[in-house]
Amino acid sequence: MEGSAPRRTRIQQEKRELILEAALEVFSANGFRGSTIDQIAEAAGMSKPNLLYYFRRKEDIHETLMQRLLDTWLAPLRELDDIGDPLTELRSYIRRKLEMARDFPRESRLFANEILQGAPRIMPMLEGDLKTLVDEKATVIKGWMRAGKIARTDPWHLIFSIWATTQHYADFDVQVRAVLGADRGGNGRFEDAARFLEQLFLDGLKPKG
Amino acid sequence: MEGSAPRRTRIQQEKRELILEAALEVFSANGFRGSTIDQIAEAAGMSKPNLLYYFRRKEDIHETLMQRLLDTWLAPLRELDDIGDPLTELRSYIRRKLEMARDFPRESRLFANEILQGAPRIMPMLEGDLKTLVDEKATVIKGWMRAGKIARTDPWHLIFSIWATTQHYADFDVQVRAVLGADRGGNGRFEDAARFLEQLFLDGLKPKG
DNA sequence: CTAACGTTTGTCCAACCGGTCAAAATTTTG
DNA sequence: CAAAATTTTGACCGGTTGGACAAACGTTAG
Repeated sequence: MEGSAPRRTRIQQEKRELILEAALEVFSANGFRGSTIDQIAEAAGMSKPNLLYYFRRKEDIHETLMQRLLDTWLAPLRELDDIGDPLTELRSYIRRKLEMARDFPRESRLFANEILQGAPRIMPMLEGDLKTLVDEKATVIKGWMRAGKIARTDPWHLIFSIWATTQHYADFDVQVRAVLGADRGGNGRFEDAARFLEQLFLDGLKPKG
Repeated sequence: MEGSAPRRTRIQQEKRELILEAALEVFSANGFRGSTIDQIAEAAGMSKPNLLYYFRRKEDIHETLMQRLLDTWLAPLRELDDIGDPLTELRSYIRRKLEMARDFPRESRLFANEILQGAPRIMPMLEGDLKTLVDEKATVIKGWMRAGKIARTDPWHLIFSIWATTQHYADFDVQVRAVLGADRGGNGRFEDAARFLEQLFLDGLKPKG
C-alpha cells in the first residue's frame, strides 16, 4: 500500500515546495484574487504552463497552502495543557503566539486574508476542528478558574484576545512600524510587545496598590 | 469663490453617496482587486458606464472611501482626553472602539484589507497624521503613569492592543461566530466581549488575592 | 418651444487572466 | 544507447475587466 496520495518524483517534490513558497509570498501580500498565476510563477522562477504542470488550478495551490498552514498555526493552542501552573501556561502560550507572528508573518496574513473575505474555503474547518479545539481548551481554562488559579472570565474571549493581540503584530505590521517610527519600530518591537502583553494579561492596567 | 472642489448638482451628490455605500459593501467583502466595477454598479442599481460617469476610475471610489473612513475611524482616539479619570477614559475608549467594530464592521474590514496589502494607498497618512496622533496620546498616557493613575507600561503597545482586541470582532467576525457557535455567537457576543475586555484591561488574569 | 446642460445607455476595445495543448527538451530506466 | 516517462515551453483560447465614447434621453432655464 502506497496510500492514496499521488506518487511523486524528486523533482515534483522540490518544484512543488518552490511553488508553495512563492505562492505564500504572493498570496499573503495580495490576497487570492489579487494574485496572478504569472506572479507566482515568476517568483518561483518558472513559466506559467510549467507551474500549472505541478498544480492544475490556482485554487489547488491555495488549498494546499491553507491545509499546511492550519496544522502548524494551531499547534501552540494544542499544546496548552492542564499540567503545569495555569498562569505560566497562558504566559508561554502568548509568548509562542507572538513568536509565530514574528517568524511567520506571511502565514498569519494569508490566514487573515481568508477570514476577512468571509472564510469561503475554510468555513467547515472553523465550525468543525477549530471550534472543537477551542471548546476543549475553554473547558481547561474554566477548570483553572474554578480552582482559583486565574481570575474568572469568559475563556473564549480570552482566547480571542490572545489571538488578536499577537497576530496584530503580523497582520498590521506596516501600521505598527509606521506608528512606532524608525527607532522604536526596529527589531526590538517584538520584545517590547512581549513585555507589554505579559503585563496586560497578568495584571491589567490598574496601578499597584 | 466656490472653493477648489468641483461643483456638484443634487443628483451628483445623491448618486455619489449611493455608489460609495455600494462600494463599501463590495470592497470590504472582496478587497480592492477582488471587486469589480460591475459588482459595485449592480449593488448601486446602475449601469457600469453610468457609475463611471460619477467616478472616472475604480481607484477614485476607493480613495474617496478611504479618506472618509479615516476621519471617523480615529475619532474615538482623538477624544481620549486628559480631563477625567484615566481608567475611566481608557475604559470608555475601549467601549467606543468596540461599538465601532459592532456598528461599522465594513469600514473596519476595508481598513484591514488596506493594511494587510501593505497600505499602498495610505502609507503617508500612517507615517504622518496617525503617528502624530498616537505619539500625542502616548504622551498623555505617560502622564497618567507618572502620576500613578495607571500602571507603567508601553503606551504605544497599549494602544495597539486596544485596536487589536476591538477590531478583531469586526475583521475576524466569521471566525468569532463560528467558534462561539449558534448560542454564544448571537447578538450578545459584543456584550460578552465588552465585559471581558474591561476586566482584562483593568485587572488582568491574576486571581484576586 | 428650444437651446444648453446634465444624465444614462449600448457598444466597443485592449489588456489581463486562468487554463489548454501539442510539441520540444530533458531525465529516467531497461 | 534507446525507449519510455517526465518536464518545460511557446502559442493559443475564451472569458473577464477597467475604461472610452458617441448617441440617446431627460431636465432646466430663457
